Amino acid sequence: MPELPDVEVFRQYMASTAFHKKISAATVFSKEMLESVSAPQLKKILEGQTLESGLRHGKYLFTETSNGPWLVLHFGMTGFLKYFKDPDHQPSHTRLLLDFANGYHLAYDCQRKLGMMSLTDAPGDFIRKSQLGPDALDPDLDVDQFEQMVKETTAIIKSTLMNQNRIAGIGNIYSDEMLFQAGIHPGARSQDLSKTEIKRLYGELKKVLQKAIEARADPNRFPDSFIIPHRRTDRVCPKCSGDIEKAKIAGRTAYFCPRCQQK
DNA sequence: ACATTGACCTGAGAGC
DNA sequence: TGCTCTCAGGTCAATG
Repeated sequence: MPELPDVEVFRQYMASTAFHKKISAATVFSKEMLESVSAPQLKKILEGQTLESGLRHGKYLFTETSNGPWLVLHFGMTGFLKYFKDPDHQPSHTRLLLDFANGYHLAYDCQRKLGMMSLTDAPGDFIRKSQLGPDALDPDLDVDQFEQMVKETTAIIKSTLMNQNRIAGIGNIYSDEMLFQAGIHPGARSQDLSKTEIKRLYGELKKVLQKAIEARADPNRFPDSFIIPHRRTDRVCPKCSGDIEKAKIAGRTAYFCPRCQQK
């Protein structure tokens, strides 16, 4: 699930539930998901402290502790956060659990363990080391920069959008959506796109991500014009009512409308 | 430089 | 009901 909009919703969720509350205990359930930090180290950093602020870059969530270091979370394909009181409500694949002095808990759940947990002194360092491109919603990422990025690669456009080293935050689902909105075939060569198409794609990229966040990244709340909710259900294009096609593109399952998105 | 494939994990849903 | 098979919204490494 977790692409940029989802992680942004997690950030907001964490801010409104778990910030400024004293952590009485921190438990790591899946040590193998830790990166460059041990369970005792992480525990030591977190316990007795509070979570003070959050920052998202691409699909990564950074949370500042009152101790100084930042907790880093990546959600893989199946990660999410849950704040709860009753221990019975703890999600079944909790990998990190924070107990707060107020009796509530925050769980980081990641069923398939494709995410990761880490610690960093500065998110900027982490972002640099991971070689992440600019966040897709960064206002500093302007249309000219985007155009240049698209033009300098021969890769397939869907692959370019999903490449975290170029732009951070876009995955399989949302790349499909912005390409659909822009009327561009997911298998088109980046280099072959016209200036007009690139500009349109840039506009839709921003719009799609923003609208998804407004809809709390919940497909049930997405505008009717979005293709995402049609991936599983009717497979009918919301624009032309034609059949939606499914194909392996850039190694992933892409859904698109062959009529609205011609090569 | 890029595409493709498989691996990492685990479970949901489809099909029988 | 229960079994097996396929697939899943992410990323990395190996290979061509």
